[in-house]
Amino acid sequence: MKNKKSIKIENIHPGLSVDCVLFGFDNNELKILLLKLKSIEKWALPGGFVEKDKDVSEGTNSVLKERIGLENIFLKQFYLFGNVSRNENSHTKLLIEHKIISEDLREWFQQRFVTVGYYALVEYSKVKETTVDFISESCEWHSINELPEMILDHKKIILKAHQTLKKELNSEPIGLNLLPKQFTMPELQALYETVLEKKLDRRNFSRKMLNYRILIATNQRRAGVRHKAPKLYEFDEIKYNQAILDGFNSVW
Amino acid sequence: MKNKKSIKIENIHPGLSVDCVLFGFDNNELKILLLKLKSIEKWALPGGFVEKDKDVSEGTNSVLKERIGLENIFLKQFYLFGNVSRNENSHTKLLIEHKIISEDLREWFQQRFVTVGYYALVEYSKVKETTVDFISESCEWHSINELPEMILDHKKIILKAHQTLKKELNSEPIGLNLLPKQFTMPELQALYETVLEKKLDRRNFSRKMLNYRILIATNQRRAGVRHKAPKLYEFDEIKYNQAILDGFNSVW
DNA sequence: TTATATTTGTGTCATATTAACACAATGACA
DNA sequence: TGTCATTGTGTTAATATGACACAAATATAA
Repeated sequence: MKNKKSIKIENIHPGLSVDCVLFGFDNNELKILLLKLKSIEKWALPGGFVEKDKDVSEGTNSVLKERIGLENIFLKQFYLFGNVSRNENSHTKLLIEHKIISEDLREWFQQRFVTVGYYALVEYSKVKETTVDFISESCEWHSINELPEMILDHKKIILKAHQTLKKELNSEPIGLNLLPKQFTMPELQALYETVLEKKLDRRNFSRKMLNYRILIATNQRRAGVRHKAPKLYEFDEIKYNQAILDGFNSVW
Repeated sequence: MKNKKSIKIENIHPGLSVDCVLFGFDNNELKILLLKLKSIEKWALPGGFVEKDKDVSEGTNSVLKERIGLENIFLKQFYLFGNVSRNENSHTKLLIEHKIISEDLREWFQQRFVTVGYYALVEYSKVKETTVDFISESCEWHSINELPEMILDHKKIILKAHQTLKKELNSEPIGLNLLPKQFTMPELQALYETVLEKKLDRRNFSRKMLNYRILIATNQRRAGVRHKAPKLYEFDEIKYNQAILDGFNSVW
């Protein structure tokens, strides 16, 4: 476990937090990294505060580095959650009762917060171990389809992140960042189907994907399956990024 | 001129502002409402602060209502500008020197701010008069192609708003909110060309638009032009909104 | 009154894309 | 050697797109 940093209130931007929806793709499911809180039977998104002399995006990068030990993760801001109603102090009260945070921080924790939502994409298998923060007792992946009870508006934040992912599937390098270096066409399709929450025709999907010219077919196959071994592909990163700039399928 | 409200610091969310890129469409140009500051030869986006007990979006609505006297304007949050480098106090210093804000507010104004960018769409002709805020001396429309010198990162904010508009042309009711109730096909095309910053083929544009089935052809024509009078159309709002939900041209 | 200049409305055609299908090939395992 | 699930590839009809051409309308000039 890492050293716990104590919060130095005077260096923190007031009333502002960041929350990070970290997506991984495993077992044909979208998974999200969540923290189990110490004082209550609820889970939370990994999040944190922003130092006064740091960019907001840096704050989010720090959160990711602390939780999963990885840097240079794909990260994108998607929304500022700024409704008054999202603030609710029952959790803070419990934290103080359980002496997880000290009484003199009560006022600071109970101020009204707005939070910046970021989504992050990581190759699931690269996350070897996770670490908790000072108010949490465990940190685990959860399927987006089976989310546990969550604090505040965190479920809403996840929903919005998923909607954003859907919208940006053709304008951000989502496949590139969620899949391992090599993958099969069915795996790529499964990712698309999971993000889009709908079934796609296998044959049309393959043709369309190949027509984008962003895939490199290796001459290897995924062995060990009890049926025809599928080809392994890699992304052509240069062409992928160019396609994103040009718009995969620009309407106009 | 409206009554100037004085800022009550204790009721304001600290370190948080909103800035609003209000788009209008006039003379085949995208125009943006800007404020000329009192103390320096620079312009600024209409903006403001968020009261502690108000949603962030309410803060932005208030800004719009105060500047143009209109409510229920289409409004969409598009980005939180949270870099440290965007903060710069030379302007605050001038405001204090010119006694536009009082010395005791110096510290509050010089704290590090993050700002939430909203874009708003309004039918240009509905804006009859504009009003300034307490640090500004005039409030005028400017073509997005001929922006004056602006404070802080406001030019960057406008650029990002325009990029967002481009992206969302097929997923937000942009035509509906920028054009008057009745408009001609060439006017609609001009709007698209302005937002997209590229020329479109007149005949293909018309066909494609009509195929969306979101237009109602009236049996009137725009008279007084020195050539063939173009048909007037209206949007079918129900179908327009449905098309947005379904995705005009969903790729997958 | 007629001609002119300009812009609108509509159509064509070749090509590309999409949706909905069918069937042969592969490879672990029984 | 046969079975079974899955992969790889192909066909076809319908639809959409991009690049064009030409006739109709209308204020203004001649």
